[in-house]
Amino acid sequence: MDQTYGEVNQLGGVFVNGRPLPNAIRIRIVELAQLGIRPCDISRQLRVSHGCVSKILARYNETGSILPGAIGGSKPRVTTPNVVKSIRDYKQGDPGIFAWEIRDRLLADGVCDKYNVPSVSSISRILRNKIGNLSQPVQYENTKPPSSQHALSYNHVYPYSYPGALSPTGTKVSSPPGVPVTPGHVGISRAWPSVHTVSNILGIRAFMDPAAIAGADGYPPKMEDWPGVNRTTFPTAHCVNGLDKSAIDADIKYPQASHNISTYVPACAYSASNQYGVYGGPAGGYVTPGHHWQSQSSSLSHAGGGMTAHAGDLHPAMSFKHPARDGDRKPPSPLIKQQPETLHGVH
DNA sequence: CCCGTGACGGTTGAA
DNA sequence: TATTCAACCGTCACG
Repeated sequence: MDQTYGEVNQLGGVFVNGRPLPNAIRIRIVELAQLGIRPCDISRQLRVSHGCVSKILARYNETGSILPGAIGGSKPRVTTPNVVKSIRDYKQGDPGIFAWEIRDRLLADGVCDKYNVPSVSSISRILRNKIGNLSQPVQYENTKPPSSQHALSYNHVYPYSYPGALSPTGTKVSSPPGVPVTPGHVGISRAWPSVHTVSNILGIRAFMDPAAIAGADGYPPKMEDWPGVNRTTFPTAHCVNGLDKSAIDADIKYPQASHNISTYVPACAYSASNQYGVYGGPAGGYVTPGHHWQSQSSSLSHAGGGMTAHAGDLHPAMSFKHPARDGDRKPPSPLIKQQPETLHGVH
């Protein structure tokens, strides 16, 4: 747990158990698929298990989003302020009331329906934690202002106060060109606040180079946090390749972890604090420190480094596949060779 | 050989 | 503060 080292899958790809693949790879998977490359080839090329490729593509086809689902957390709260208030009222009206009785009353009074009525244990907890001994004025709203919000945000695009910090260079975020950040939209704010293009993104991290991916990508701390991206269903239709390039890269820039990573990722030096060094596991000695993952502020500027590769890297891989999605069928090898030596040691 | 699927071991975060 | 629990993850193996 501590140092979440990446692990290496059967294909030689690096992954972190329990964590989503980097956004860039997800995008890449979709993009390749849209170029007509078959899942099995994508799998080999990106070194991501076919099961994963299959899943991501399936999700994409279904939802239009490449993003992973919201990890962690709980289901939407049933103990809304209103419910708590009712419970409090019941309790005040009859201090000796049992939790199950409260539950029944909540249902009877229509405060809740059978689907969202709190469990008896929840009610007990509420009585204990939020209402305490009635003598206290307990004002739910006051006591936990934040939680009520969170409740909403569960499915919501994590209200992310745009970390202006992350886009120091003024790399938009704050005002995506024409991309309204659909503020209050639940679930899906389909805005990808960024001007960067996918190719950009993709280009950034040499995909062919796991090491790059590893270090470079750093792990966006939590995809769920990617502001605009989150669960976004991005309009597959309107963009090139179905990817709304304009925004995608939002992700790579959000890692709060970024600052950790940005310095680069000392693979081992990783401390729990930056949960996501991950992709720079020891596995192959990747994590080329040099990859200060783009904290776009700097990286963009000297994009020359590797970022600029505008889609450049893509080509090698796809170029030969793309043209003839049929004919190209087999060259498993060519793809493979592209592997950077760096990986060799791995296995 | 390809690919969908489910078990598995893992992480996350609200309660 | 620590624990619980249900959500999701990607890999792997099977069919």
